[in-house]
Amino acid sequence: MSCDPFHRHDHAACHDRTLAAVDALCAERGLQFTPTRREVLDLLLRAPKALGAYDILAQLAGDGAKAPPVAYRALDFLVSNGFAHRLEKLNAYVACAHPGDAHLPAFLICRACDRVAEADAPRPLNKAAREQGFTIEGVVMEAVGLCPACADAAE
Amino acid sequence: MSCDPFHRHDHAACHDRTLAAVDALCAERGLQFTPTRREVLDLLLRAPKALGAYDILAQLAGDGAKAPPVAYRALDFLVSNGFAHRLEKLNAYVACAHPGDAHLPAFLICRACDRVAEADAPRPLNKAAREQGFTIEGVVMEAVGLCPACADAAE
DNA sequence: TTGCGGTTGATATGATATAACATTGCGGGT
DNA sequence: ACCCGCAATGTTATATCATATCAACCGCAA
Repeated sequence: MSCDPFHRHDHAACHDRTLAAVDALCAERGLQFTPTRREVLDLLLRAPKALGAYDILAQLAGDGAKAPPVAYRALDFLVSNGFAHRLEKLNAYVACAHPGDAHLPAFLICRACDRVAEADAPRPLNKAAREQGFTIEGVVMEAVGLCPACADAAE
Repeated sequence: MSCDPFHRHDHAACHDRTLAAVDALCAERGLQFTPTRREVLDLLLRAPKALGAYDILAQLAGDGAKAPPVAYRALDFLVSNGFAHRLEKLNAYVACAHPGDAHLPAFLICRACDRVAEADAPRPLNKAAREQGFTIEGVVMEAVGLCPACADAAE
């Protein structure tokens, strides 16, 4: 079901399934899944790793050079609707592995191959926040390390 | 013991205690706690919120204008020795609340007043990482929300 | 003295992100 | 058909964050 970039799998299927899911969600919610937005999500899904806004911009250039806001606006749309996530540690973006599912995203980032896996995680800060009277609205959880393949290669 | 920026406390004591602790740790470890490095930590400790590298640079300017690498080098020293932390979500830095203690830092960031508290957190990604064969080397955990005072004010 | 490692100073540039404003295209009301 | 409003897009300029590079300095030990 879920896409695990650290292991071999039929990624074309993940790509197609996710795009179809986002198509359906946008139709359902009355969101405009415009060509630029679709193309950006497509690029994120095809890339083996997280893409920076300017990487995306460069790949959109087939249609002629675009200015930075083009990429940032499409990314804002995708992120704010839960179709993509921003990685704060990398200043980069990945397609969401479970669009439509409510989830608290967490990420495993391989520092060697730059691949990123989206993981399920508990809500570890709830206790600390409660003790301090802090109201949590959003959480960033990103682990950096080595994926299985790169750890093997490093031995 | 610990410094809680969301509540009234004698922060001058936190400031002095932390600087003294870092002095001692540097002596013990043979690290050069030079005037610039000390001044940057001092600024971080005095500030009510996280400071960007250029904020620090501007405040160092008493000694005459400095170039960006001056701030980044001092911050690298402080962060890599555990005397300060970088907040990925803000591209900014805070003094460590427990220098010398081994700890996995997590942060509560108030989006209204920009104050930041350092919290203790469990290691929520260990299970997910183990399942994927991923080796964790470092973790970013940052929660954004409202501190008690700002939540009260917002009602 | 000489050389070495670590720190600092300074210039330039690279990388990421947003402000501000003009323009287009589309649906609804008249 | 016309106008209007709204969302999306295009474009220029600029703000913000970060690093590469090389020169100068300083304490220290061979």
